[in-house]
This record gives sequence, structure tokens and C-alpha cells, in this order.
Amino acid sequence: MEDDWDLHAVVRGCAAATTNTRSLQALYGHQQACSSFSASSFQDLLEPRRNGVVREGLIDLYNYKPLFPNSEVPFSLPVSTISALVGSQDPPPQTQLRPKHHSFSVSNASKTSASHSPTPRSKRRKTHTKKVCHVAAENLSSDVWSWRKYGQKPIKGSPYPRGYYRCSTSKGCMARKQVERNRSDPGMFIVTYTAEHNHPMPTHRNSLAGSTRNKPADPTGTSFSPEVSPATSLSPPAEKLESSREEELAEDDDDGVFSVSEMALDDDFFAGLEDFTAADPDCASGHLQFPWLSTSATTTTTAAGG
DNA sequence: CGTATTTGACCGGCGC
DNA sequence: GCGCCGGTCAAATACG
Repeated sequence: MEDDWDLHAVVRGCAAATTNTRSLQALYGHQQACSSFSASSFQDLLEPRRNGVVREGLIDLYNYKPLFPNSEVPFSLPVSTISALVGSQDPPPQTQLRPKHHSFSVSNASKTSASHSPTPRSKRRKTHTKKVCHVAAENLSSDVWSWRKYGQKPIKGSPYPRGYYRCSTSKGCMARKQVERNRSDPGMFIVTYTAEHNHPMPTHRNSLAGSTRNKPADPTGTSFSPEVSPATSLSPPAEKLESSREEELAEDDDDGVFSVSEMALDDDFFAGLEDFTAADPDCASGHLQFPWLSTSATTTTTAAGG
């Protein structure tokens, strides 16, 4: 299973650099091999029990920094498209928004007990801060955060299940994300980030875990379906990232999550970005490592109030 | 032994 | 009010 061993690590390295950085692969590979994301988590997302094969164990996730808390982004963002949903303060006027609750009382508070407890767990429908982005499968990688999968559900209307992940970098962190394969574009993934990290970005990813179960794609032996050849995984051409991104930018329907213009980004979100760009003028100078900001965000900010 | 993943059940929102 | 569906929990299991 040499494919599995370090694929995610390698991909991380690639994505993290988006340029070449084989050395980074090595560097990252070491740490990442022993941290966070288990590629297997995405197996179902990639190949939802259709034939038991996996695109690659390495799809660990976008190297997109979800909700920048206060740190810098260590790499470029091959994110194709991003849209932000804010339910709490800027509900999209188009839809019949229900003036219900926007409490977002995270289950953290009540997770001590589920049903067998006097304190009912308050979850769901906490349309607080959501940020949706599309990521190409090959770009699903490097994420400085560590995520732990806590659930997976088949989604109505989608042949692919949705994976639920929670930040494991910090136990108290309520950042979560959902990963779902794009029905119209199986090569793309819809990633939804919810809540924000309440801790700085880890310098290295092994905060909690002493182990990472990067178990083989398929223990039965079928494992690994080279829909994406290891070679590709090992060397995702930067230009491809670009092209795929642009393509994604072109597509903006079907899932209905791309209507950035109708959504609004969280103030906090931009605040963090400002801070970030301020700290990294290089990024703010047009080298912007946020394709979704330099593009989608354009619309977003306009919509958000300009 | 500790942590991550898997998976079924539960709960609550939302549409009808 | 009922049923469907999505999101989360938690026990069981697997792995390092």
C-alpha cells in the first residue's frame, strides 16, 4: 500500500505549495503522516459504496483555511468557488426565510448527554456562519487543521454521502465542516465550513492525536481506484488548479450554493482577512492567495454592503 | 492505551 | 400535526 502511506502527505505538500516543493512533500509528509485527516474518511465521499473502491486515500481536504481566526494562511487556496452563508444576520432575501431561531447553541454545551439526560442537546439548524466552497478532488488536501469525522449521512438527491467533520486541533473548537461530493461534478467537492476555530492555527498537526488511522482504502484488497493516478496526486499541476478553479467559477448553479451575491460573509470573517492581508501585504497585493476572495468575494463584498 | 472512524439512533427543523 | 430529512451523539470497533 505504498499508495496510501503518504499520499495525503504528498498531496498536502503539493497543495500546500501549489508550485512544486517536492521538499515540502517530504517535510510535510512527516508531520502529516502522523496527524489529522484520515483519507479513509473520504472514501465514502469519493466512492459512496458503489464498488468499494476509493478514488484515493489521499483526499483529505481542501487546503483552504476555513475561518481564519487570526493566523496566516500557509498556502495558496486551490478552492474553486466559495460562497458564504450567514443565517444570523444576513439572510438571503430571496428565500422564504423563517424568522425562527439562530441560536447556534453548539452541542458542545450539551453533548454531555444526548437523550438520556435532562439537558436536551441543542443542535441543528443553527444557521450561524456557513461558508461554502467548491474544491477539486485533486485539490482536496492540505489543511493545517486537524479534522475528525463524527458522522456521515446520505443526502437526499445526492448519490454521494456527506461527511461531517469537527476540528480536532482543539477540543473546545467548534469549527466544523461538511464535505460532500458535487453531484453534477463528481470531481468537485462541496465543502461547508461552519463556526470558527477558537484557537490559532497549529504549527504542526498532531495536537491531540497520537495516531492517525490512515488505514488502507479497502482492507479487502480492492482498495485504491486510480481514478486519479498516484502520479497525478503526486504532482498536481498548478495550472490545472487554476483552470479547474476558473471552470468552477464559471459554473454556479445546480447546487445553488454559489450565489455568493445573495449571501453575505461574516464580518468577523473579513475582519480576520483584513488582519491577515495586513500582515501579509504580499497576499494582499494581488498575489492574493484567495481565489475565492479575489473573485467570488468581489461579488460577495458587493452584496455584503460594498 | 489513546485516538480516530464507523454506524445506527436520536432529535429537531422544516415543509406539507 | 405529521412525516421527511439533515445534523449530531455515542457506542462499538479499528489502528498506531
